[in-house]
Amino acid sequence: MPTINDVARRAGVSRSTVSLVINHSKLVKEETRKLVERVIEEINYVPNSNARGLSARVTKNLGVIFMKDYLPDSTLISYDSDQHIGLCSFNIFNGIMSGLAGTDYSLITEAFCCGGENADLPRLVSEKRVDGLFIVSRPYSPAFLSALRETGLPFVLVGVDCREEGIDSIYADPEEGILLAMEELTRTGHRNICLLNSYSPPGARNSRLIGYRMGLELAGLPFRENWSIRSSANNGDAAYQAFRAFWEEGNRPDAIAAANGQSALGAMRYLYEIGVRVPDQISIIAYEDSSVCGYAIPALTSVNIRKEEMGAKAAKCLLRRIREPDCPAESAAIPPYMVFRNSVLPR
Amino acid sequence: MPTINDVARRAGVSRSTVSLVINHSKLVKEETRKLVERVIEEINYVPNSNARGLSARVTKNLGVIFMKDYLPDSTLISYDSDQHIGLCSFNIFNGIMSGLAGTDYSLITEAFCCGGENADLPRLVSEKRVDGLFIVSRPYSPAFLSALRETGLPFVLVGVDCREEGIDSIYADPEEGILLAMEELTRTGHRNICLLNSYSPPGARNSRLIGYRMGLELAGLPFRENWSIRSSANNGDAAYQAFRAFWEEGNRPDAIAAANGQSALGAMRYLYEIGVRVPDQISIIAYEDSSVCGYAIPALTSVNIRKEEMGAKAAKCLLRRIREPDCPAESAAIPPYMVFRNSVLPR
DNA sequence: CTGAAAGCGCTTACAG
DNA sequence: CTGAAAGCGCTTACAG
Repeated sequence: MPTINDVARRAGVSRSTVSLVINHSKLVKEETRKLVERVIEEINYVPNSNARGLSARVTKNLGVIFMKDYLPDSTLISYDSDQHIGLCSFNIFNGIMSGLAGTDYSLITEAFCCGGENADLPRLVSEKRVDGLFIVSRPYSPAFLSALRETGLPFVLVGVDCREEGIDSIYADPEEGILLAMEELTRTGHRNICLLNSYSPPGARNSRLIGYRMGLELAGLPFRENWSIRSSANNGDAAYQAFRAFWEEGNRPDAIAAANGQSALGAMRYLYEIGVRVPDQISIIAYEDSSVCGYAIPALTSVNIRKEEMGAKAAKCLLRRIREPDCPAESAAIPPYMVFRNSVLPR
Repeated sequence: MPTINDVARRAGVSRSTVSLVINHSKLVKEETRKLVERVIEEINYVPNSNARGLSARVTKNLGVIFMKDYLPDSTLISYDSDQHIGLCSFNIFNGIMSGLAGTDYSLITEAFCCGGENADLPRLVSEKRVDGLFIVSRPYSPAFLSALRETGLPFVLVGVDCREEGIDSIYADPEEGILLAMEELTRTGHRNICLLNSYSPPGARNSRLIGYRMGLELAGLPFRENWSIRSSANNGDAAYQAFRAFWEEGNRPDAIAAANGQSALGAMRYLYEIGVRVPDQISIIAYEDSSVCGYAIPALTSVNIRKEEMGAKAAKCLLRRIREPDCPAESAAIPPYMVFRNSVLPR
């Protein structure tokens, strides 16, 4: 494998000059640059990233931290439970990758769990393997966040419900998304809409509730406490149980705003069992638009929260933070949009 | 940030000794080792991975190469089409992560596309960022594979249909999986079973066909050419169209063996539209058991191909290859198993 | 605009 | 079992 010395020798310049060329410095004469680039091409030289990292303190690696609580035990995923969280992270991850395409950064991943007040740092940061970090989704503790800030390493929070003051964060706003669903449902003539909320960090859960209430208010519809249904876990079964209990109390909604596709499908399974047809007798809109929504029968009309765009935007954001360490923190909610499928019928 | 020098000074030993301790060498006296370890703990020393990599030619990074054709344009995923591929990779990826937990390896990812005869190598390898590589899923070209072998970098192939002679490969055998589905369907009294094949590399497609034929044969059932349905793309819509065409030709299967959950759902949507009930009138088993299977209504009985175990096993395999570069190549098919849900009814 | 020199933080023979 | 020395392949002031 050729080194910078080989290039220098062959091009008849010094190592320093080659280095400047590699790093796109303006200090090199056009002619020299071309010469060096030709030699690099010829002998197929690629800079050794370790050497580069050692002397320049730059790794050209960016880290993605998947918060561990969000990956079920031993990071394995079970299909019938909250797979969607891993999935959600994966969509964001894909977005980050695409946002980084064309740059010379690679992505290192680490599953990490910050245990309460203990302020351990991910290995990626203590070993200096990265120039910056994406923190994907909750849960991160305040202690973790401040320990991270102290290192001076640039980082950005990205995911559902991870808005944070004074820190770069790119996120989806559940309030806005649920409100969008409510507007669509009320616009299409629904008057008895329940919220099927999921088990998730209080922040997101509460945001959904706010969006729900706002949607009711805007349409002049009354808010009923028990029409905001809370399932006890983040999966289809829990949603099934919660919705069933709600239904058996005698409540008869004409529409459901669900916290995600999994919850929606839990409710749909119950409706299927008791012979209530979607969308003929009851409409459903799912927030988040996870992959199951398009495959449901009928396909679920959903509020898509653009997870890929979220990741891509986070990539741009981190890149900028690295370039301009002192630019003001960016806190951006990615606006959701409706995906019209077949689970809503105007009344 | 403390360096190895700080540790050496404080412990009153030489740098070399500290280095030996860090690398778990047996050459250090027990007493010295303890002393050094205490100091490391005290001053919170973490070896700089770049320095280590530079001198030892070891990065403690492993690469995951996602073959690019398998990630739809610009690596973004569209929900209604072949999301499942990215998903499948993600499940494997999760398995790899868990298989690496507890080791001191990190994982770097790169989306890569090997263009035909051109034998470019992923940046991760040319820049020497990794000690080994996971090649996740097809398609890789023979040229790519041989270029990779020439580098001497340890690597393992992992995924659906990536068995290869003389190369470490951990994979699922579609033949075995479809056969399992066929056995279950014939065992439960089905006599008219069609195969809903998906659009995928010929290898996998053909394997499924072989498993299908073998299943028929074992049950003494005739093989009918046109009962092996081939959809034109790897998504639910294509499966819908293909199954519909099959049905409209007048064919009336009592069961479907589907290449994956997406295909199964495509067929189910058509059946739903024409009022044929699953599983009352027709049974379905989906191969692969992707995340949609558990959420389908009725939930799909599926052949799970253990993607996570596949990833974990690949991790062990690569680790071993790095330890023992000359051990014989391992080629392991991960045995599938049935997940019983609600889409099969005995006849 | 270019080159000589020092240094980044480790590992690895080698000598003792 | 331990230490002194050289070296891994780059970058970065600094001098010219």
